[in-house]
Amino acid sequence: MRTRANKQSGATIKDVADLAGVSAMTVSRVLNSGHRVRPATQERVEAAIRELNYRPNLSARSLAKARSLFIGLLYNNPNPGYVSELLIGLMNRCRQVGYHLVIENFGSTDEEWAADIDGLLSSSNFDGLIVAPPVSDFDSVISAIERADLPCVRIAPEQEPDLFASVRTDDRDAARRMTRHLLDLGHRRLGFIAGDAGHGASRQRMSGFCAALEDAGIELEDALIVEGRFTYRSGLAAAEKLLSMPEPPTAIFASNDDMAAAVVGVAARKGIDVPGQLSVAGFDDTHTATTLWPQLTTVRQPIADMAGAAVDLLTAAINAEPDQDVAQTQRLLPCEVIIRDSSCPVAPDRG
Amino acid sequence: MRTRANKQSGATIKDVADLAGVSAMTVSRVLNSGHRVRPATQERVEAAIRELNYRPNLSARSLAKARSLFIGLLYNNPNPGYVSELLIGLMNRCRQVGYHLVIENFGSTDEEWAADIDGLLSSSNFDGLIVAPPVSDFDSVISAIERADLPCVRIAPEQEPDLFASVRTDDRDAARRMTRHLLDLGHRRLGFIAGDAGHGASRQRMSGFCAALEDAGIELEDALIVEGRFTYRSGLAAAEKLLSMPEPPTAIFASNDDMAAAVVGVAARKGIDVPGQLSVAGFDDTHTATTLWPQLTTVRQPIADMAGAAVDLLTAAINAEPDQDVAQTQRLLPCEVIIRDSSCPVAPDRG
DNA sequence: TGCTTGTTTGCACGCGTTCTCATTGCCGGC
DNA sequence: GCCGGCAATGAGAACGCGTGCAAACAAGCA
Repeated sequence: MRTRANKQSGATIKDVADLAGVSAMTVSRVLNSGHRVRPATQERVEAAIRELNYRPNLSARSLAKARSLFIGLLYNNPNPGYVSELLIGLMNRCRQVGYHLVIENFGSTDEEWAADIDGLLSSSNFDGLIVAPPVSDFDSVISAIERADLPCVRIAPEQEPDLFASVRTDDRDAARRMTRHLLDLGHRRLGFIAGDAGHGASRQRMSGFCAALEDAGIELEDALIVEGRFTYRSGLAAAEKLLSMPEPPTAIFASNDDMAAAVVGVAARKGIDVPGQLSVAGFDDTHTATTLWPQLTTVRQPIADMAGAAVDLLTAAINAEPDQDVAQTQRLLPCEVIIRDSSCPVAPDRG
Repeated sequence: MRTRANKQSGATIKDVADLAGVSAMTVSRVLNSGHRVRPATQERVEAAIRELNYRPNLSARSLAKARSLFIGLLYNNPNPGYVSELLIGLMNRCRQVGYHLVIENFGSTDEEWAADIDGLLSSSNFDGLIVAPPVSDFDSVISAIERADLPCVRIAPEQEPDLFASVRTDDRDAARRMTRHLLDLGHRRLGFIAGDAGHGASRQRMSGFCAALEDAGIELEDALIVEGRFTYRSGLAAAEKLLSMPEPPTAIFASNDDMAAAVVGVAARKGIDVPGQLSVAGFDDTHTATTLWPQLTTVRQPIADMAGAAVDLLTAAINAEPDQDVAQTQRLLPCEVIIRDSSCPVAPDRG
């Protein structure tokens, strides 16, 4: 019985085998990295595959392999732009390597996840897991995965060396380069708006900022560093604080775009021209960065690359022998500093 | 051989059957809407399922059913916030009904899709397709799906009655209600920034705007309606045009949030206070709407509901007999008008 | 040539589920 | 008391692919 679902390319491995004059086994071998197959045979098989437009049935394959071919993505939604790009990057790479991505999202706190994570891991049959921030730092989740003995890759986790593999961007280096950009424009009083203290990336970005100042021989001034929480609202308060100082900074580097947008908003209220009187820099290159006037100088993370790397690491771990230690690879990817209209050389009268 | 993938919940249908003292067939019947099973038996089987924490193996199921259990999502990325929410809504509903979502994205024009769509449909084995805007209006894509004879649900397509089922929001009604909100605030000179003329929703929103004016007995003034293209940049030009009129509007309704953000930006440049001197309204309730000062009065689409409805319609079509006509259901969902800080009663000195 | 070694190929079976068809009870009507 | 019919259940065959093991084959060596 050919149903609608498979009538489109109804060829099975048997059909291919018949056409090529070999057994199904040989076709299977050709498909799965054709080792132990004579080149001539391989070519005949591949010709047959092309001719019949044969596509292996994924269900049958995963059934036979006792692998679900499913990868779970554990995340929650801190930022739609980030999530969207991450999802697409993951999906694309997954498809290339024959896996499927299943999304799981319980809540925004460690506790909310703790309640359901064990049930999830035992009931869904994932071959492995990718964990995106901030879930990648939830203890309950990580230890549950450890208990379940599932391969796992963490994206941008806080702690460095770990039981699991991880992919992260070099936020510290990027913040350092962005700060250097502002210094190169002649700015000397730089304000910094930190992100959520519990977020690993926050510390890295702040550390990069401080390092660049140190490189330039400028001493840190505590009042110029204010704490935010990555939200627009927290950015408003921080910007208000910085811009009402007796001697305000000539440039402000916010730890993400939302807070940078808040700086631009507050500046507009106060009649401070951006970038004429105040340069502003953000981080993340979200949609917001270009939906603002002036468009934001910011840092772009290689999200698609990270996604690809995460999938690669995970599939490697899935296919590795249990006693191998490839499962703990750490990968660090560089960011790109994007210069737009919100930063310019310091005004001469305020040098 | 129990591999890592299935050791977690190794119970098979056979184990359940043995424990319940029935055959696998009966268990299967209980699982798939237990018809023709005595209540007592059903209960015994369900108890066994619970006790063993049995989860049917999806691979085996889809193999036996000759269904891939995959739904393809055809889209491209006009707006990360929209996409992100749509994806999550689709995923969640898919998981509930036992399907999996596979994302496909080729490019932003009809032509780019035309090149690959046939190959995609014949090589991937989807049980059905969900097509998001703007792909849902690409002729090449729609006709390719028709040729492939695959069930399909379109999200927010332009043409009304159609071969395929569709889910759309009532943009016209929402725009009408938003316009009424502005009128209720006392505004009489309303500016409107239209969206991309090729985009179906654009016309609906404009039509709703006009209808509300008509309801209120206000005659349309052509100069107060300017064309945009849904981008921030096009919004800047449109706002510039409206706000440099000899007698500028006291309220501007933009066809999406990005263009509304542009209006706020231009107003700030010109020293026009929002909302004091100018009320602004957007559409979509994207992330931008709350990452702006003042936060935007806007229209929220029930994206998650649409996603759920799309999946429901599609699975209904997949499971329907070929000659049934459920495949053409149209569903219309209402939007919500969200009033924030960018709109307020008209200033008495300009009323 | 005969033996060994290594390479290439095929057969039969299993993966977990659903489906078709057959079987068992059971009831009521004759 | 017999039989047709229906509800509830089971036995066994697919579904398409991967794997263990054995067979066929080629090559190297004495």
